[in-house]
Amino acid sequence: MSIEALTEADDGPRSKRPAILAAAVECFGEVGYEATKWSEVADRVGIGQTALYHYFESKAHCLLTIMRLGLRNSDAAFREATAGASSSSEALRAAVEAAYALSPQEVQQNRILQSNIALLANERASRREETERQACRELVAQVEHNWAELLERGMAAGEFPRRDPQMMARSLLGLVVGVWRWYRPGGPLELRTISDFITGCCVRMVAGREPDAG
Amino acid sequence: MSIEALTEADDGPRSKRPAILAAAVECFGEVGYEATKWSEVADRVGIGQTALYHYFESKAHCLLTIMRLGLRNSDAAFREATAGASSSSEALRAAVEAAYALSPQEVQQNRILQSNIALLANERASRREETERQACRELVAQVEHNWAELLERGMAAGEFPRRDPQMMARSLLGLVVGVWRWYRPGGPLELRTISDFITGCCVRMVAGREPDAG
DNA sequence: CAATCAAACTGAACTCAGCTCAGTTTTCTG
DNA sequence: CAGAAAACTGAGCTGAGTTCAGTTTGATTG
Repeated sequence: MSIEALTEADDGPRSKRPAILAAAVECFGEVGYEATKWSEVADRVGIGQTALYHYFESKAHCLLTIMRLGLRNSDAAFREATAGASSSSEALRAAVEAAYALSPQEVQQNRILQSNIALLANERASRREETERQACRELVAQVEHNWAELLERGMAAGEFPRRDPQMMARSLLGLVVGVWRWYRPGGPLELRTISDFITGCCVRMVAGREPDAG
Repeated sequence: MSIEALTEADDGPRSKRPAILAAAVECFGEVGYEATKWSEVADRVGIGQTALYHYFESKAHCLLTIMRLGLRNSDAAFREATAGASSSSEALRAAVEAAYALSPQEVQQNRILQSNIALLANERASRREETERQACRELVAQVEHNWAELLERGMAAGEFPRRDPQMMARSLLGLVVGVWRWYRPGGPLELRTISDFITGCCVRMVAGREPDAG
């Protein structure tokens, strides 16, 4: 499963692309993108530094690819999780739980995505990097749209009070992905515990009525 | 006010330290830390590149200083805002509102803090950088503690249902600071609108009861 | 008003991670 | 086996970040 999350259709059988991505996820996740030496990634895969450039135009291109694949997986996981839900509340719970049903490697991938999300703001100089960046931006918009649509349905059905769906979607996402800033696999808290806690927070945020002030 | 947020006691009258910090906040905020050329900061201040090293040991040292001052301001703002609150609900609202009562420059500073928070995870090689990093970590812990303490008081007073205060504090913070990932000054949404929206989310999250499932 | 000293600053040169280039080896295909 | 494409390599280039060995500025003091 650890390789699947980093594989694409156009990777041939001899391709070391998934292995490079896996090594890069390890490095970027452990010490951060900037602090990672590109040559360290090459060493872990067992190839020369220059061989990396057969697969990626640059270190940044590799990072953007990791981010895109992470977003692709998040998008797919959301759809799969919410497909069979009979109500919007149920779909909401399923969506949040799906966001935390990840392998340690996928957790790293999400942390990397979260840590380097600012990279998507500004245009890239090279074409392939810019292509990946655009793909990431579209996927971010898609993921936001998925959540907003879920909320809109729930509001239309009267399950959730009417509130701005886009802002609510962004807030939910902020809450859900914010966990990757502090969660570490093997830490004191189980991912399952966090998942349950955040699910509760999301449900109250979305479905809850304002309690009386004071 | 734009300079105050970046000034410290030990800056002499001739010191260009605050000016360098202000220029760095602009650059790091606009194009990101990594994409910013250190020499560009020197140009904006109107000094040679090497003069920067009279004030900062490195580009990273400058970034860590910006982050520390941002955290210091957040901590101070929280205390000031919640000092006069007569109830925990009121304190909660005041704390969230204070988190968004910022000048455009301080918004940038918070975005930078948020974007580069991962930098605080790993040890730094040089002493001065490591000192700043430790200070940042302590301030992060302090800010988390501020929120957790507010929640504990509210739970003890029966204003909020009992839930893990630390996890709740982290969730609130994730929700509040997550806004800096997408908010841009001069964008379609007013900061005031966002502040009100997030305040409502926080109150429901903390004070709300679980609604019936389905 | 020099003499002094620290703070502020500079141009030239160094470092090293990211990257290019020109060419070699390996594997697949007809 | 011939040819092509994919996979790879060592040597060297590049430029942002940094160091070094001084010079200038300006406040202070006898």
